[in-house]
Amino acid sequence: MTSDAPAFGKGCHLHLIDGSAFIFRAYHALPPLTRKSDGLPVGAVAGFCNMLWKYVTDERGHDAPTHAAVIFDHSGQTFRNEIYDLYKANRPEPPEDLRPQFPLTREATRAFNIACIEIEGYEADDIIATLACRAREAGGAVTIVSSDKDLMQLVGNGVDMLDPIKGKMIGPDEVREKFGVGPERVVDVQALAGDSVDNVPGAPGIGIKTAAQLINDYGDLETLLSRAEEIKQPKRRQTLIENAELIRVSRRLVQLDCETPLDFTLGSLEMRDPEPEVLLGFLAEMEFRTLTARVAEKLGAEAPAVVSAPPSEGPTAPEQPGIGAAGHDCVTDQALLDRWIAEIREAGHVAIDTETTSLDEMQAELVGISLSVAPGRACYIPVGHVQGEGDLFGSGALVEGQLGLDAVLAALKPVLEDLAILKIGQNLKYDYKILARHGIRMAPIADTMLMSYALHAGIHNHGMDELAERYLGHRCIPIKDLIGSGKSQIGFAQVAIDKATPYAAEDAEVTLRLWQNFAPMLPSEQVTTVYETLERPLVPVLADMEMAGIRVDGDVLKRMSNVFAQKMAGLEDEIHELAGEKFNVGSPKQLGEILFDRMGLSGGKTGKTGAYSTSADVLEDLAAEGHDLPARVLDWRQMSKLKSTYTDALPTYVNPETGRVHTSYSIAGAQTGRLASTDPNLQNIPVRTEEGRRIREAFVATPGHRLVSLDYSQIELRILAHVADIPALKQAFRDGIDIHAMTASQMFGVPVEGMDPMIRRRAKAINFGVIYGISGFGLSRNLRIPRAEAQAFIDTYFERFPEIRAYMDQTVAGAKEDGFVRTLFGRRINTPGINQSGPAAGGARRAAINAPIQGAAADIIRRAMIRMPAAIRDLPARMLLQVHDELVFEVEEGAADDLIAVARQVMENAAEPAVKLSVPLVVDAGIGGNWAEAH
DNA sequence: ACGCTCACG
DNA sequence: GACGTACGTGAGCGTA
Repeated sequence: MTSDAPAFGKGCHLHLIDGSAFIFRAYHALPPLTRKSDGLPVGAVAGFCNMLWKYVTDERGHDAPTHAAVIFDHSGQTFRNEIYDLYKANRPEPPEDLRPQFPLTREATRAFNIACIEIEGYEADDIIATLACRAREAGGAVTIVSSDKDLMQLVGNGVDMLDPIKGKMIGPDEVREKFGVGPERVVDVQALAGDSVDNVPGAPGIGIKTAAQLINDYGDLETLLSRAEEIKQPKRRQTLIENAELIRVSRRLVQLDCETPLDFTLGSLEMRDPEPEVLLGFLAEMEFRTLTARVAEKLGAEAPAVVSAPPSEGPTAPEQPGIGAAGHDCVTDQALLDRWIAEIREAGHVAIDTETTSLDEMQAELVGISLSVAPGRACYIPVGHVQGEGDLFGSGALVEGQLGLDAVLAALKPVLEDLAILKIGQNLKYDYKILARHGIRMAPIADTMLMSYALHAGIHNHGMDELAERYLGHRCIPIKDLIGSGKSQIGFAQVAIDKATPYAAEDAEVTLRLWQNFAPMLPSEQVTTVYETLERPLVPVLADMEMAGIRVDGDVLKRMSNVFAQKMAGLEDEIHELAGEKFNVGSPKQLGEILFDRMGLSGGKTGKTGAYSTSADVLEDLAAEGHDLPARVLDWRQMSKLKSTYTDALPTYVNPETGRVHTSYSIAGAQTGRLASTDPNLQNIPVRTEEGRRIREAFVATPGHRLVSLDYSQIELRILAHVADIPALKQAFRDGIDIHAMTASQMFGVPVEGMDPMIRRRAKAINFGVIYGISGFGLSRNLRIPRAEAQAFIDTYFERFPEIRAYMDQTVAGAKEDGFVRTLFGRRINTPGINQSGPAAGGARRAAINAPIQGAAADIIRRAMIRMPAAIRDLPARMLLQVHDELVFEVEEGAADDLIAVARQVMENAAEPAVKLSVPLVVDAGIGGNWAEAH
């Protein structure tokens, strides 16, 4: 044998990929996709390519393959049919739309520059067996990428398996777990147990369990068969004696053949990088836009244009347009609108986007609606454009020729509420609220922003412009081109209709295309459940909460604001006097110069800008040294913060129509699954200081109602106890004892009774530190104790609760291996920075440790929120706010206790049935006329 | 537009 | 042995 490739031998690592398994997996995981241009079914090819791409870009450490091949089954009879003519006889024909994809997967493999192997008359399993044996003999290592149990007989002596779906290594232990015997006896067990999938007969009435027991008792199959008379159970004895020959045939069927003739050397399987032109050419030809773009980015090559050629039938066959290239309908007459509605009904789905006068959904007026049903098919329906651009006084009159808003909504309502028609949006909560204010509640819905969030949290943000650029290679028309920016900005209603049409229709079409892109990725990335149970159902729930809003008493805030202003003025005088000069107390720069340059206090500069840090930390240290000025500044800052951010700003958010404040929750904002609240942020209303907490007195119940607050007690620590499996912590939660006191007691060996509050405080800080990825430095700063002391605490802690360190190490290792971590509920949080080096590494590491815990808590309250509307349906109550571990309700006086009972039940059981926690979830509740009382 | 500071869980 | 560090957010202000 001659070959250019170097010989295969010691130090080499051969990966053998079970191609057929990949294909079937891809086929069943994905909806039936077809190539745009000619309708060729390509779903399985797409999935296959995605898996292959994921596989080749998967960064492995020392396990990285030096050689690789993808092995396929060759159609037709094999030697096993000669042994047993019914072998695989009950296997159904592959589906019609899968068959044309088989040759394409071979082509794909070659495009990836990976050896593609199939041999007539031999099954892939035999080829894999032969290659594994040869490689093992040559002294190399082998990994079989497959989860096929028939291959497990090959495991051991340098051969292992990788389950590509679960990402799990399969070694002798896993084989033993599955078959009850070691790899070398697997064929014996299979021969006895048979296999209905391959139609291997085996012994009737004997399954894997019994087979393993028998083999373990007698050593091997031949011994068993020859001593079958000794078997005690009469039925079993008879079966084995009667079917001895069938069992021997079965054994020959399951025994893989290590003697497949090969016409190539192992050395020739050496890994090669793909040729960018070849691979990109193939992917573009298949019209896989996303993957083409992704591969091009990774290979640093330019992505070839993915143009879907027109269907060849049809007389004119216009070229398939890029986004917007075909032009978009501007719908200004009823007949055209009706045609669009018919088209939507035919498609069964529609992407929708609304254009309005404001980003505030509670005040926004509809200006237009855009729709799209397919690439190249999008329209814009203007309904609220007014005279204006250039018209200084803007007569405010509607531009003529538009359909009436009411008529358009009346026509669309049946479609938008039709449960058979999917409404697709990008950040659909916005459009949902706009339409809800007009009496239309869209269902069912899909949201491309949330799809992206489920798939790509941690990698990038999920705004439409960014998604269009990344996944469609398309740059959206900037809104600035229409409305301008800064002072001369105009409202969307003032934009000319002919300018608005391409912009608005583009948004709908981009959304539709993103949906087509993401929908098949959800199953292949295993985030379908997350999207379907934690993201999508939250949209109407949050929309209702936001529309409900919460009543805020502006007068209370006004009075507080005056008090703060007076206190600030007094403090400012004092500060100026202490400084010996007047300066802007609110300027950190000026303050720094006063403190450190003029007064000569000790304190360092920070990195980037070279400015002095005047953060509360620093000022507190200075104040502790006995300096009055920093102490006064701290007081001033507290007042200033409360005044500007809360007492002054909140009243400006009160909606004049409802008299309430309507926050907006972003579902896809935080990396971990938490919500974020904006405009205004109602998740950071003060509570920690007495003065701050009084701001909550301004959040009041409607007359005749009460506010009810329910919050999870220690939910993150409970999740930690569960996921890290810490017996001491779990028991403490089960017993309902003070968790921080327990920690202190265990660490310092002091009784819980009569514990020094200082000791408990330290334990508490450590407990929280653990959730954040603790460090001696951080703890020492938090507790203001020497670093060595903090480190000693941490050491003691890990000694006492060793499971926590194991959990942390495991989490980080998983993140490094997979590039993501998952919560208990399957939420995927990508950790692209985890393999960085340098200072950033520590941050990425801590984020990876924290994400599954914070994320699981977020998942749990999401589950509770999604179930809540149905649970409280018969109560005179509304859910108003979510603050990470707290839900705030408004309820008619008299029904508060009922509400608490129901809501508590929902919250405490929110993890189930998906996850059965080994610790109880506990919810505390409060009732009051305002939020301060209720909390 | 960006960094600093500080409010929350 | 040194490095730099708690996790996740949003808003208002000063400065460039």
